[in-house]
Amino acid sequence: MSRQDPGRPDTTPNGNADLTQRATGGGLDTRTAILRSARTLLEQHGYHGVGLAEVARAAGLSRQTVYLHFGSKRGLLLALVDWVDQVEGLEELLAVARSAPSAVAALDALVHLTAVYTPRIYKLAAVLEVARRSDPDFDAAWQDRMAHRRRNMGAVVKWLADAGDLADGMSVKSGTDIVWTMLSVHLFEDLVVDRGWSTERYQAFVEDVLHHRLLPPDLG
Amino acid sequence: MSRQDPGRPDTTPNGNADLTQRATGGGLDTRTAILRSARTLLEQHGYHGVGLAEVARAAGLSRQTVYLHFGSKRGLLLALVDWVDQVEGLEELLAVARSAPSAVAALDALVHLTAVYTPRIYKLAAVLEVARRSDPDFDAAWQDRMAHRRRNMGAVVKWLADAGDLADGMSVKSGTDIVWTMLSVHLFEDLVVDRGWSTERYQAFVEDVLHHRLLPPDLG
DNA sequence: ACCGTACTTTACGCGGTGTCAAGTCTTTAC
DNA sequence: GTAAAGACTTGACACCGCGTAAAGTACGGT
Repeated sequence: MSRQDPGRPDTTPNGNADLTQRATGGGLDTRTAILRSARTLLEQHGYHGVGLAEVARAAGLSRQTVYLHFGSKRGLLLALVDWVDQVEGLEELLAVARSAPSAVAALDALVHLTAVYTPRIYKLAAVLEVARRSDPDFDAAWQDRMAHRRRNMGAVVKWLADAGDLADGMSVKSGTDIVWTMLSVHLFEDLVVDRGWSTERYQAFVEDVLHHRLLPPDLG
Repeated sequence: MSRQDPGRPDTTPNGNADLTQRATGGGLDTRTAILRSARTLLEQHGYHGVGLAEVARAAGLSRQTVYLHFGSKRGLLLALVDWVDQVEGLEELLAVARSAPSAVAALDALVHLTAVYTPRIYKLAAVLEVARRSDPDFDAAWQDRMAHRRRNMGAVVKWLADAGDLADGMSVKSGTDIVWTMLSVHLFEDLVVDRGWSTERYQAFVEDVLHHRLLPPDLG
C-alpha cells in the first residue's frame, strides 16, 4: 500500500465517506485495489455507467489517485486488460494449446481455451467494446492486442497447412479469418449469454464448424 | 425550411401526438432533416462523438427543436432505427424472402437479404450497439425490435422443419439460434468490414455453414 | 532534521444531456 | 382584422463526467 489515511476526513465533497480497506499488511497495493474495483464496477454498470470518482471511492481512494496511477480512463482500461489476462492466467492456457501433439489437436485446444476463458472475460469485453467505439485512441491500442490474438490463431492454421490438414483451396489467411470469427466474443455472447447455450454445446458447435470448413473432407 | 410549411400528414413512426409534418415545396420536413443529419453524423463519429447540438446545427435547426421532436437522444435513436429500415426498404426485402418457393429457398433468401442489407446499416448498428450498452432503457426497446427479427428467422426454420428439411436432432429453437448468430451484424463486421471479405464470399460462407448445420445430409 | 513519495483536498474548464421560460414568426380560425 | 395555435429560436440553468492544476498532509528513509 503506501501511505495511510491522514485522518479519515469523511464527508469530503468529492464523495468518499467510505470505510477504506486497503490492508496495509495484506499485500494489495493501491494500483491493484483500483484495478479490482474498476473491474467489478465496470462489469456491473458498463463503461458509461461508472465514473472514475466511483471507482476511486470503491477502492477507498481519492479520484486524483486514479489519475496519478493511470493518467486517464483509457489508461485504466488498458491496464485493466493486461491485469485481467494475467490474473485469469491466459498465458498458461495458451501454453497448453501450443504444446498440443498435432495441428488438429491444437485447433481443438484453441476452441476449448476459448470456451473456458471467454466466460471469465466477456463482461469486461463488452465494456471494452464500448470504449473502443467511444474513444479512437483506445481503439488503436486495442487493435494491437487483438492483432496479437490473431497471430496466435494464424500460427495454428499455419500448422494445419504445414501438416497438410487444411482443406483444398483454403488459404492460411482465410482459415485464420474463419477461426478468428468463430472464436470471437460476439459469437460466444450470442450463443451462450443471449441464447442460453451451455459452453459445452457452444464448444461442440464451433469445433464442428471449424472442422468442416478448415479440414479436408476425410478429417472434417 | 423552418417554420412555415402547412400540413402534409405523413407517417409518424413514433406514433406520437402531433403528427403534423410539413413539406415545403422541396419535400423534406423538419423531422426528416433531423433524422438525416443524425444518421450521417452518428455513422461518422459514433454515439458519443456526436451531441444533439451538432445534429441540430447540421440540420439547420436549434437544439431545442430536436428535443421538441424526439424528447431525448434515446428517442431520436429509436426513431432513427425505424426510419432507416423504412428508407432502406427492409419490408420489401423481407417480402421477397417470404415469397420464396421452398423452405430452403427461403433460408437462402434470408442469407442473401442479410448480405445485401447489412452493408447499408452496419455503421448505424455499431452506434446502436454502443447506445444499448450505455442506456438500459434503450437496450430494452432494442430487444423488442430484435425479437421481431428473430421471429422472422424462426418462421423460416419452422418452415424447414415442417417441410422435413431440418437435420435429425435439430430443433426449431436451436436452428433459429444458429441462423440468428450466423446472420448477426457482428459476424458480418468481423468478416467483411474487418477482414475484408467480399459480400459474395461472406454470403457463400454463411450459406454453407447453415446448410451443413441445419439441413439433413442429403440436402446439406 | 530533511527530502521524496504517495495520497488528499479544493478548485477550475470543458462539454454533453435534459429542462424551463420567454420570445418570434406564420398559418389558421373566428 | 385580429386572435389563437403551431413551429421554431434564444438564453439560461442544473447536473454530471473527464481531465488538469496547485496546495497540503503523512510517512519512510537517510
